Amino acid sequence: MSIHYKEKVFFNGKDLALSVIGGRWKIAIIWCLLHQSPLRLSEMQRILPQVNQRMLIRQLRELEEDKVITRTVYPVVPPKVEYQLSEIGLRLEPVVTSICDWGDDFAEVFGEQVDKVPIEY
Amino acid sequence: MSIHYKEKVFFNGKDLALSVIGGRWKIAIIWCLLHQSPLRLSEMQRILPQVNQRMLIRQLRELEEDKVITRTVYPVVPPKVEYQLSEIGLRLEPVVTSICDWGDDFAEVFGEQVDKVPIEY
DNA sequence: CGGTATCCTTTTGGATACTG
DNA sequence: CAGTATCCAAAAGGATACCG
Repeated sequence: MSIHYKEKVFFNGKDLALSVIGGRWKIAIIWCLLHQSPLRLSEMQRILPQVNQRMLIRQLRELEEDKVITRTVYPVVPPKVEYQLSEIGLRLEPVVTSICDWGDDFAEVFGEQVDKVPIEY
Repeated sequence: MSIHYKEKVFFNGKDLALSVIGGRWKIAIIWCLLHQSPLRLSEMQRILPQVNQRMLIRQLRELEEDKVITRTVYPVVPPKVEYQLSEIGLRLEPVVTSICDWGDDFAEVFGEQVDKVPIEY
């Protein structure tokens, strides 16, 4: 079995999935859009201050290219662009949730937590 | 709420999780060890031929450092080293499974599959 | 507001040689 | 067998300035 996608060959779904969502900030972007949608670029920048604008835009473009998100441009001044998850993008919810859950587990075991307050999302 | 781990600060479990398992080949390594354990380096190289030895060892070392896997050295000649998932590492099963599932979904929607044979793991 | 362009650093990858 | 060392190329990531 081999899957052909964008001139590349993958031998299983996992490898294909990682090539699509494996980018440095993609899970963070998808997490954002699962919690609030649609989102404008500037709003996303406020939610993800650790990502610089150029990288954020690059990763958004790649996700759009792979049809995980949609990008809607409104022809107004000043410009307005909205990002949303596509149907296949929405199906990433279990991936993001399981990563969050595991991270919380990991933090409980190994992290030194400073403030003993429940995690907010 | 902030989590301190290895001199770094994370604001939620997801970011911490991504810093631990976000490496280029880490999910692939964990997937291997979920399906067969323990594994020796040479066996893993056979299962993951797309990863070169230097990168494989690097990522294994990082996972060991983060206590996601264990590395057991047997004092024999020739050397024998076995890798296994730790307790917290085993808990990554839902993450890996959800990624595989999503990848299969994605492939079904967008991939051009050449051989119509069920995916084997 | 939502981008590009430019320049720079870090990470990843590949080949090859060597070691206990 | 399970690595380490070295060198080098390519890709990903990042800071900053500028633009319609």
